Amino acid sequence: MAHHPAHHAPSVELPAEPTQARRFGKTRTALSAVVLEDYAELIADLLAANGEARPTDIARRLGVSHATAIKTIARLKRAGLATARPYRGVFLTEKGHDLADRVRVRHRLVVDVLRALGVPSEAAEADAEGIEHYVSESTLKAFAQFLKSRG
Amino acid sequence: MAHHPAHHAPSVELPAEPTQARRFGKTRTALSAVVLEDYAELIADLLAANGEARPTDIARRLGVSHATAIKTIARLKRAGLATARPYRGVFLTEKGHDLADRVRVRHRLVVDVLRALGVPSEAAEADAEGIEHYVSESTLKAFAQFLKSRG
DNA sequence: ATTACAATGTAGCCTTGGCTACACTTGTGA
DNA sequence: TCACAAGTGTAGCCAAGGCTACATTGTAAT
Ligand SMILES: [Mn+2]
Ligand SMILES: [Mn+2]
Ligand SMILES: [Mn+2]
Ligand SMILES: [Mn+2]
Repeated sequence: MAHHPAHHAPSVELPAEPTQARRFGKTRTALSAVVLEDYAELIADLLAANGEARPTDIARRLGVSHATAIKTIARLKRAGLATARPYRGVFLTEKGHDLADRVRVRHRLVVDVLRALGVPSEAAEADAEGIEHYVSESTLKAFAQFLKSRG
Repeated sequence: MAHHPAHHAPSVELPAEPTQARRFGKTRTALSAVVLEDYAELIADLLAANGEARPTDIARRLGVSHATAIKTIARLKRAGLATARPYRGVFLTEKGHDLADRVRVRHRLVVDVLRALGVPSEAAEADAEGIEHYVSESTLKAFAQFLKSRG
């Protein structure tokens, strides 16, 4: 098997392997953070709106079973993002609050940029829910700049 | 337990539950497609560049073990996106090619928009690798429009 | 023909994020 | 007081995507 058959010269450009692997790896890392970020953001919102964040409410809003929500809350605790005592609701640690704040900033900025680009608001909100988890500092900065510079 | 304590009136606005659940659900669906989309796009690129797509090459470019790549290739087959016979490389079905084409279009469009917004190219490429999986038709259209209207 | 090595495949393990089904708390209202 | 329903927790299942370790196959060179 060994080597590539040199059938024909590469006629299509690909990024160098290590570069491409790094990019994909970054995406995978982000992937595993998606759920934690959404939970943190939602819990912060519920706490702000209702003064409490109950597993059932979290589950309902996420559209998952309460069992799933509870398991993920356990993961948030393991990650040092939340605290929760049985039957007593969920709270965010400082770290959790920081994360929630950062996610909220990204969420708003992404929605605003999409809207500014002419995306209808429901689509903007829905897409932002995914996009928000992949926006680097560079992109964030560019987004803010773009919004400012264009009123 | 029953009802929410009416401690105080909700002072923060949240989207209606079903709406929010639908958005999150959409994101989860996209999530499970991320890997398939990246594989399809990469396999198409390898086929175009090298005339073949071998599990090892796929693995190297994704930054993943060959065992992982092989398992995912099996999933692509199950999903009707690829064909592969032992020791004979991976090929895309028509469905697989279609998917790869659509993903490539999104990828380019996202990169172009990020670049146009002033994001440095390496960050644009890296972020696009994630963002591309969450861009709806609406947003795609808006992106294309934006690029056209601004030269 | 043999051999050596790269590539491929397989097995078995882990974590995560889903689910359903069932059991236990808790707060309210009768 | 106490029953009952809502909320919460637990157990056990599944698929996916990751890994390492080991076995097999193909091919290119000798
Ligand atoms: Mn989100
Ligand atoms: Mn969000
Ligand atoms: Mn991608
Ligand atoms: Mn891509």
